[in-house]
Amino acid sequence: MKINTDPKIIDEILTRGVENAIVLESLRAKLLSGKRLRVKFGIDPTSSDLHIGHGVALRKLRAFQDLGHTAVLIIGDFTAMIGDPTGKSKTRPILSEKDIKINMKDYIKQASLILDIKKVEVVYNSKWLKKLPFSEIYRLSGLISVNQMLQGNYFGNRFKEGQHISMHEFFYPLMQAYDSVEVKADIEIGGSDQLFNILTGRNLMEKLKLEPQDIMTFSILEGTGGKEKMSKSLGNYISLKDDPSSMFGKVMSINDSLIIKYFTLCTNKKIIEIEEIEKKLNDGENPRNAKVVLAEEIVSLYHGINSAKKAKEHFEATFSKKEIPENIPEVTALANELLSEILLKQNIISSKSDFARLIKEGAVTELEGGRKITDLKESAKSGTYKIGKHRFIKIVAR
RNA sequence: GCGCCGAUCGCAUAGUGGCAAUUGCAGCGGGCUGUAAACUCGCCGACCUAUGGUCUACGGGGGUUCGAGUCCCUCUCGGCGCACCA
Repeated sequence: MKINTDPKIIDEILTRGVENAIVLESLRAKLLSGKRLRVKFGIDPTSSDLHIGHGVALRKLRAFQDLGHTAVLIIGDFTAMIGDPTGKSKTRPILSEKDIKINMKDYIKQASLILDIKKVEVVYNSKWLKKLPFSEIYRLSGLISVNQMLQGNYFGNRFKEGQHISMHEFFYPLMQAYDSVEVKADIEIGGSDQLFNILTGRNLMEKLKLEPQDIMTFSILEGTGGKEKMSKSLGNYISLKDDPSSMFGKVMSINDSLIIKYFTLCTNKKIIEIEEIEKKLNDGENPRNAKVVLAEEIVSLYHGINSAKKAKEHFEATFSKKEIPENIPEVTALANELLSEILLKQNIISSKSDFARLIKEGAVTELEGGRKITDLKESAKSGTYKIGKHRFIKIVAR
C-alpha cells in the first residue's frame, strides 16, 4: 500500500484531540516523507474489556493505518504484572499471570472493532522483557537518571510527600521505554497521562543512539460522571463490548460539558460539523439533541448504523416517552412467593432492607395497574414491575 | 534491630468511653424535565412477628468497664525515620 501524504489529513491527525505533539515539526516531516512509519501503542491487560477511552488512541492508530503506516499494538502482558504507577497515590497490586491471561483473551477481538487488525503488528512485551538478563536491566537502568524520575511527575509528588515508592515502580517507565527500542517505534501514541513513560522511551532510544520516537498524546477522556477519567475501576466507563442500547444510554448520561470533547475524540464527525454543534449549544439549543446525535454516532461506530437507530428508538421509547421496554426479563413465581423474594433472587435488589427502602421511597410500581406497591409483604402476582427508573421485571404467577 | 505513625461502611475521610458511627466521591430513590444530564430533596449493614425490635460491624485475639472504634496488652499487615552493612 502506498503511503498517503495528504497534508490535510495529516494536519487533522496531528491536531484533533491531541494534547502534546513532540516534536510537532518532526512528526509532520515524517508523515509527509512518504516513508512507512511504525506507530506504537501499548496497552496493559489490567482489565477484561476496553472502553471508548482506549478507543481514542486506537482510533488515532487506525488513522495512521489508513494512511498506510504500520500499527504496532503492544499488549503489555509483562508490564501488567507490575502495574503502571501513573496517577496512583499508592503502589498498585501486582496482577497474577492468570488474571492477565483472562484479561488478554479478547483484547484483540475488541481492538479489531477499530483497527484493521489483519495489518496490525500485535506483539506481547513478555516476549522480550521476560528474557532480559539482569545484567542488561542493570545496564539499561544506568541510562535513566533517578533525578529525572523524581522530577515533577507522580513519583516526584509521592517522594515529596514522603510516601512509599518501590524500586520496581521505576522499572515501569523503563520497560515501556524498552518496548519502543524493541519494536523500533517511529512514533508512540497514548493518553496524556502516559507522557512521562513515553518520553522515557524517547530518552532511552536517544541514549542507545537510535532515532528517538516522536510522541503524540491525547486528552484523557472523562467518564460518564464528568470528573474522573474513564476507567473500569471507577465504573464510569463505556465499554466497547456494551450492547447498543446500554452504550447509547451511557452516552446520553454523560455530563453536558463533555459533549464537544466526546465528538472530537470519539467520533469521525468533521471538525466543521462539530463546531456547528458547539455553536448551537452556545446559542441555547437543548444539549439533549446534541447527545442523541453523539450517541448515535458512537454506537454506529461499534455496532453499525442499524443497531444505532434501534438503540435510539429504544432509548426514546423507554426514557423520553416512558414506555415499557421490550425484552423485559421474565420469571415465574411460585404460589405465595413474596415479591421481595423474587426480586432478591433475580439480583434486582440487594437485600430485603433494600426493598423496604425502595417501597418507602415509592420506587416500585406494578405497571399494568399503575399501582404503587406499598406493602412489604406483597406477594408476587402476574404483571410487569418497575423498580426505580430502569429496572424492569415481568412476573408470571402460577 | 530500634523508634514513631497508621489500619473505620466501594474509595477517601471524621470520630471527647454511651455509635449502626461524620463528611466527600461513587451508588440508589423521589421530584423536576431535556435524559440514565443539571438541580433539588431523601436513602445508602442485615434480618424480623416492623412508627418498634433483634443481630452483626471500625485489621485479628485477649483485657479493663454497666458500657470500647475510642483505654490497656498482644499479634498481623502497612508507612516513615534512625541505626547497621556496602
